[in-house]
Amino acid sequence: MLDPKLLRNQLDDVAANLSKRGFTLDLENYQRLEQERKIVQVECEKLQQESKARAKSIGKAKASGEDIAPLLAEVGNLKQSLSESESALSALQSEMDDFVLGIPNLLADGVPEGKNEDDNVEVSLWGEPRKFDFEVKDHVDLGAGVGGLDFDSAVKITGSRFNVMTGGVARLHRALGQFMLNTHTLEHGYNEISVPFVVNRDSLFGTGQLPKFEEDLFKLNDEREFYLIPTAEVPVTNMMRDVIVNEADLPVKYTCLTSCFRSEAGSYGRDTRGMIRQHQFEKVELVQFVKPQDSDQALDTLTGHAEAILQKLDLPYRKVILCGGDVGFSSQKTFDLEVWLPSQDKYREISSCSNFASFQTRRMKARFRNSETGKPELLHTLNGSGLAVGRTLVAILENYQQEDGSIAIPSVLQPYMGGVTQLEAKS
RNA sequence: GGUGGGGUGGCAGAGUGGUCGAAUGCGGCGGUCUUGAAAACCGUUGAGUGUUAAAGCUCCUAGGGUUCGAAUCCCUACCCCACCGCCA
Repeated sequence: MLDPKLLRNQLDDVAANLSKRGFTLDLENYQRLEQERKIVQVECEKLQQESKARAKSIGKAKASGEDIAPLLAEVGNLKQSLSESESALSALQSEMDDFVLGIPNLLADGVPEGKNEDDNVEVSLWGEPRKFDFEVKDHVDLGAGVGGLDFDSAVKITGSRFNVMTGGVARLHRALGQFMLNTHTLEHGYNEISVPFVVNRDSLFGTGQLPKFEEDLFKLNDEREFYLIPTAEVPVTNMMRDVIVNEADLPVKYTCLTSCFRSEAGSYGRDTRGMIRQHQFEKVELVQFVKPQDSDQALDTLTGHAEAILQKLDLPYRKVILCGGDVGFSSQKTFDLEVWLPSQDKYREISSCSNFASFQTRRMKARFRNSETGKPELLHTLNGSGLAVGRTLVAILENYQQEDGSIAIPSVLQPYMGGVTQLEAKS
């Protein structure tokens, strides 16, 4: 959530910034609420002060053996108006909360103008899409060809948008996750962490999925209101909820391999074939907690860590910066990495790296103690996929396919595959 | 699943319904002493909101309730600990 002070003091600037997202801030409504809130709050605090003072004097009178009956009589009306004032204030405050929680993060400088993903701007290009001298297949046919991808069984077991992997493909999938984790822990300085795949509402609130995006989530039928995680970002970032860390311990960097669960409500008909868009997929996540002045730089290095995986796998990709209209609700700036998919003849998202600044940490009270001032300050959070494992598997199958339908194994993965150099096509 | 005991400041741990944002100890910070350090002694030390600064207000797991007044009493939820049972 945004800093309430910013709304109070620089409302027009905020509105102008948000308009680049296509978000219209309801200034009138805000000003009405804020004005009313101030009046009611002042009055309410006055009444609280008054009633505390009365209660104390009653206590004193009683202690010294005086008759307290007249004092009690005086206090009668006060009690009534205090409780009225308190409920008026809390009603206003919750209205204000709803309003503020519905406002997306401010965009960082340098985020390009634009309405949707078509307006995202390419920043860089790496590698060169391979020229095939035979007809390319997509990952669905390739996976079936090596006998390792079985969507029919997944439909039988569960339904659409799930998958079953067996044999060499299952192993390749596992190898990818291991390879990514090892790279991030051993070469990029991340701390590996294993977390629950089920989270409570507070956690989803902290990272910004709730209250606004509930329909994207799988909710468990349990009175505790548990949800399946849509990304490791949720449990990992919430590690710091209600925590004040020492400045000397920063930055804190976690990497985490989890399954991710998304309802994909509203994406009917998109990417229905294959495993590009699934209800359940694996992802290696990178999460960083940094000091505010470090987060700009950290976004670049974090994105670089995700890029390193693509480079080691020798997969062509491009890096784009999302335009204002496409940046996620909680993010102030996002780079997407898009991998080349020969069957689609285009680049497809495989990683999304974002700087959330203090948007999440303000919600979850994740702070560090400034060693100079001794005061707690909000951390900045960043995260990025490093990478989406399922989509990486798709990219490997398609980019490493051979004419006979077999799949070459990238050399960095071979140690994880027991030295296997290719997945053979079944005849 | 059953029974009992708990959730208080960075930690430990007091707190007869009234002057408690909360004793005390440890830890942290500052100082005295010392060539330096330790020890000892003195002082200081929660978070948020608000303000030029203050005052004020909120917060003793969370949400309700009783009361002029709740950390303290009642209800509910969550979590933790112990023992018993069950499962592995």
